[in-house]
Amino acid sequence: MGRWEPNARGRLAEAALKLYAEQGFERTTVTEIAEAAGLTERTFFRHFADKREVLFYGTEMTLDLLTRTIAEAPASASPMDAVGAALESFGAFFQEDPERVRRRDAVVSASTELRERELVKLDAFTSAMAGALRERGTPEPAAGLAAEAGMAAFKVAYAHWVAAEPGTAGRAGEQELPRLVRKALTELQELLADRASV
Amino acid sequence: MGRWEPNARGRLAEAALKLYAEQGFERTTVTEIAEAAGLTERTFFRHFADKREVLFYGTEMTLDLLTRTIAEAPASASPMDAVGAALESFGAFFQEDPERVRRRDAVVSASTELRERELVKLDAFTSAMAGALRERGTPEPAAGLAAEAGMAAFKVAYAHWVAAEPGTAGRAGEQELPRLVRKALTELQELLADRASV
DNA sequence: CCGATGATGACAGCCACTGACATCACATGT
DNA sequence: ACATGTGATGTCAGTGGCTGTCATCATCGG
Repeated sequence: MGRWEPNARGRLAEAALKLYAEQGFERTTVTEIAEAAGLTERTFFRHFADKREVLFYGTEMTLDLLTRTIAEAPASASPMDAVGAALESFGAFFQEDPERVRRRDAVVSASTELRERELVKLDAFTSAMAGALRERGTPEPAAGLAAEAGMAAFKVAYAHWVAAEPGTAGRAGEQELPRLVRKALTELQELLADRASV
Repeated sequence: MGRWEPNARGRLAEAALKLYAEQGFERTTVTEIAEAAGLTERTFFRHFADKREVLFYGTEMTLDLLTRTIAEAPASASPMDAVGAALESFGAFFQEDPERVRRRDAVVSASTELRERELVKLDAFTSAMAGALRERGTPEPAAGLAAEAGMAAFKVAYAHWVAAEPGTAGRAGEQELPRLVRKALTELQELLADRASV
């Protein structure tokens, strides 16, 4: 297949993450990344749509995970339950390699441009979840609301997890992301229950 | 002050919106916008940080509105009530000129790059609301959750409003955005109450 | 051993964006 | 009226992201 070493895409992604972490996203040129991977700038753009996308490699898989989890939820599950299950799976996926997730998060958080891209990805996930809910019969205002609110809870849980994880990395029973997601949803439920205006 | 006609910034923003609407964001060059406003490309970049920012002129005012509304909410109001009040004000702001909002929304929705920027702005609003809640004593998981969930409801209400507004534009008692925001929050409350998993 | 296929390299070019410097309109003080 | 300062604008050169085009090379099937 390839010309030289295999897995050009992976090498590019690896080199990009490393360089972005070392010297920042803006101060890194695509040419640098390509050379670090033993390739040329042109080849970089054949594998990734732009300079940011290289950090969002494998997004489609995640999107599949979310929609499948919702589709496979028991018919008795409420919309929020289905969304909750999907987002807990999402959290478990992150939990698999906390080290890398945190490295990547530091890079993304440091750059406005990268945060933009991340938000668009999360928005795509939200839309996909809403679509999956509609397919199992949830009517329209509810589907969108459940997906958006679920993602809102996930964002809070994720932020907490990323900020607190450093020392207590990995051991069970402590503060795994799926558990935090579930907790966030419950707290959100209570917050809304305390709402006075009807 | 200025050299020629006054309000260079406003002219640039107007020309940009028009050109983006007519021929699309990507097929419009900054030089075109500047010439349409009787200025040069360099001057455009003195007024706006980049090609997208020209559509997000006046964002700081909105941010102020949100934080002030939360700060001025009665001490008895729950976090979700304060957020709800802020987002209803936000909706009322949009309602002032529905025509322009819809024009702008069509342009933004048509471009991924512009949607990216919009999501970042909304995220900044969310963070600001969370900060305002913290300042009035709401502890941390709750502040972030209330802000994120409120914005989630707003997004759904806004999407509905933008999609449905065309015919029934402007008359009272029909489907104003603030009312839709309140409705969305109530529906979200019910959705979460239906959650089975505790 | 050869031709097809797909990935890569090599150029040329557009456009977003920036730094540096010159220039012009306007306000102010004398 | 005139000089002068201030801020906005114009001009120019340059970097870097990104794309189209074509040549080239590695590998696979025959």
